[in-house]
Amino acid sequence: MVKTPNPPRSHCPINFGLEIFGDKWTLLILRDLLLMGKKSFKDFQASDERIASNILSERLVRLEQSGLIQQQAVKADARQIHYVPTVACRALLPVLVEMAYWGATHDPKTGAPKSFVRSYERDRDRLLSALAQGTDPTKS
Amino acid sequence: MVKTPNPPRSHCPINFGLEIFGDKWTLLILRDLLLMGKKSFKDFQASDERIASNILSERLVRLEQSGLIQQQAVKADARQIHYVPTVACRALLPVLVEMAYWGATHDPKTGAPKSFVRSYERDRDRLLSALAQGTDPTKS
DNA sequence: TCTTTTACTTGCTTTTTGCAAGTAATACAA
DNA sequence: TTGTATTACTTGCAAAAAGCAAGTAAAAGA
Repeated sequence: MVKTPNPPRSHCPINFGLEIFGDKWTLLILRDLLLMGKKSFKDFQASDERIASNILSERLVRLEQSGLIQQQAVKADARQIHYVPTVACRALLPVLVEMAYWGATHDPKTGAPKSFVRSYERDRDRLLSALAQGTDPTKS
Repeated sequence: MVKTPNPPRSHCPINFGLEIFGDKWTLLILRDLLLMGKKSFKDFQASDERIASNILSERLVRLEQSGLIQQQAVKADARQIHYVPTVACRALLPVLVEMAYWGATHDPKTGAPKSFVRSYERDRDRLLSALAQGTDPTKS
């Protein structure tokens, strides 16, 4: 039911990314997956931006086809599926962090914590590895 | 003719960016503007991805409304308009560079030069400042 | 057994995209 | 000065994608 991908419009490396996540929703799913620790359909649906279930469903299929996520059965509950990021997906963390920093410093009404901006400006590398580990870099 | 912006879906800093450039075309225009030295409507239209003129036109209006670009009359030719990036726009350079690095390292058919990847891996900061200056960082 | 929960799907309307063609103003060449 | 290009768009229409509300199947829990 999900369209087969068109041939890429170009071989530009920026375009390569845009063909996968160049829309208003996909990067929000990746944000939830990589930064917010979300795993299930229901988790993603519960974000502030209120993604529709049909769109979420379609994006999860595409992300899997693109090799950015994988399904994982949940032993304790056969109804649930967990979506886990691949290595290629985790490599997108710097993109998300740069976008978040730009938004945090350019949106006058941003909801981003000051600690994030401070942490980025103090030591970007440390922030990145902390986020990659899933630890909260604003602590310690 | 260009829609008034909806209220933002959230105050997430990543979402803030997506509301401006969360589509398949806007970041390509910014790439051309910030990285390829393009300035005019015709320049943008000539990219490999072949953006339609109505979409390009609409995106330029939006980018101006979002404060990312400004129009500049061309003295020598009254037909032409040059589009120049604002400071907020130039602050998106790291986002573009991270996307380009990800694409260059994850697309098996990437057209990105190896020198870009090497330059990024050797010294990301230097690459960023070289690109901000408009100098070619693969030289010297 | 009945009610919830989870992960979707379906149908329909609205919005956005994509394509082809057309246009107005200026520049340029004969 | 007249005709041809060039530049930056606009218009119209078809196709694709997004958004919304409702429905469903399988498993869980009471």
